[in-house]
Amino acid sequence: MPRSRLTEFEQVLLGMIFSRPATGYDLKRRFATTALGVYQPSSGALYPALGRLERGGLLASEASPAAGGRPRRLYRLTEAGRQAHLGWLREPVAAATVAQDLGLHLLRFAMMATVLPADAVIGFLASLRAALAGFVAELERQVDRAAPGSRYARLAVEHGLAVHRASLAWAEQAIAELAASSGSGAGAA
Amino acid sequence: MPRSRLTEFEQVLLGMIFSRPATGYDLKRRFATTALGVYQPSSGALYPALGRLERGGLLASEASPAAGGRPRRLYRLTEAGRQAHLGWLREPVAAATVAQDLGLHLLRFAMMATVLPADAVIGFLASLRAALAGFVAELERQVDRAAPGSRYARLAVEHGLAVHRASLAWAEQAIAELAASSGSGAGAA
DNA sequence: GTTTACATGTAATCCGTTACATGATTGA
DNA sequence: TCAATCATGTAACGGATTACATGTAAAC
Repeated sequence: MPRSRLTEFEQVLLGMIFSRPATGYDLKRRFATTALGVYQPSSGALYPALGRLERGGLLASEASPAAGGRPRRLYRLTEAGRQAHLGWLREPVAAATVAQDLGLHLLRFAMMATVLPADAVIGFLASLRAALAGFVAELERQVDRAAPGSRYARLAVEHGLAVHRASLAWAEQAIAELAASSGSGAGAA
Repeated sequence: MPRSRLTEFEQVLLGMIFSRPATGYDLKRRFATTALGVYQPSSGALYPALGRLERGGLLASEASPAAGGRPRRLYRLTEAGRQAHLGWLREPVAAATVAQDLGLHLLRFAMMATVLPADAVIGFLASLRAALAGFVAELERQVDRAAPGSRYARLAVEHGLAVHRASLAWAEQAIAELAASSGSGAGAA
């Protein structure tokens, strides 16, 4: 038993391979080009992670017949890998993680596109909205309480407030948009 | 020579001890109570980090005469530690790090309160504003380009746009507020 | 003929998490 | 007396970064 819990990075790798098989180098390029290259995994992170996932039975690989060049290794998800990824996508947003992991939650949302039905995505967004609303309320209490303190601390809390209010407004709008097209059945994929 | 570059966590510790000496347990409590406990260092992270900083000459410690209870170790910054923290606070926001490290930049801002003069803080905020403006422009290009793609990808980019626009608006307002009170000399600390 | 892109990997090192160990004081 | 709080640490383990190693093919 290799390890029961996957790392974030491993989960993201599963999601990237989900739609179509990929080599390590493919994944590297997609990290470099997509999403403004916010995270660029090193070889020393990427290849061992792929190896762990394969040993854990979530990925399978075959030597890809390269037309010239060094032989490549093509990874695809096993059925266990598909289930693991689906389970990860289906986790609702826990209130405690919303400030810490907002970027990760949005990445999960983006990966739901061709994988989860619209109502599951709307459910996810509803859990995100609730978590954000709770966090914003907490910050509002804090800005009232910390007001007599230093101006800088108040401004920093107000930054968090501004950012998470924007995120909350986005969630509400996204839910409305998806509900409109899934409810009426008139939406494009 | 222990290691030239400090970790984020070590820099934050220096900032917390800067204003007044603290024991490890003090720091633990401040992490737990401040900023909604977004990060809670474990003992296995905290005490070794304090030890590294002391061996590196940035912290000095003395056994604190505890009125009963297990003896505590009180840390204070050395002159080298003060300089290291000031150098960290004075680093402008690099455009490449603004999306990744926004939370850290705001933490740096909050720590400038009693340490840097108002014009240095305004300079820092100006670099943050420039970095955010560049990032927002990049996302705007991407949302135009990726529009024909999937709806989910477009929505995810729009989330980033909404959040960073809010952050940018905050930076502009904060600069105006600080400039008004430092320029006119009428501001409260 | 040398640099660049393709392509995969390993070794050293460092740091964080988890879990455990220790020990005193205060309060139920 | 048993639990909780104060208070500091260590050991095992895992994973990431950095740097290095290796090798082919295309382009200049």
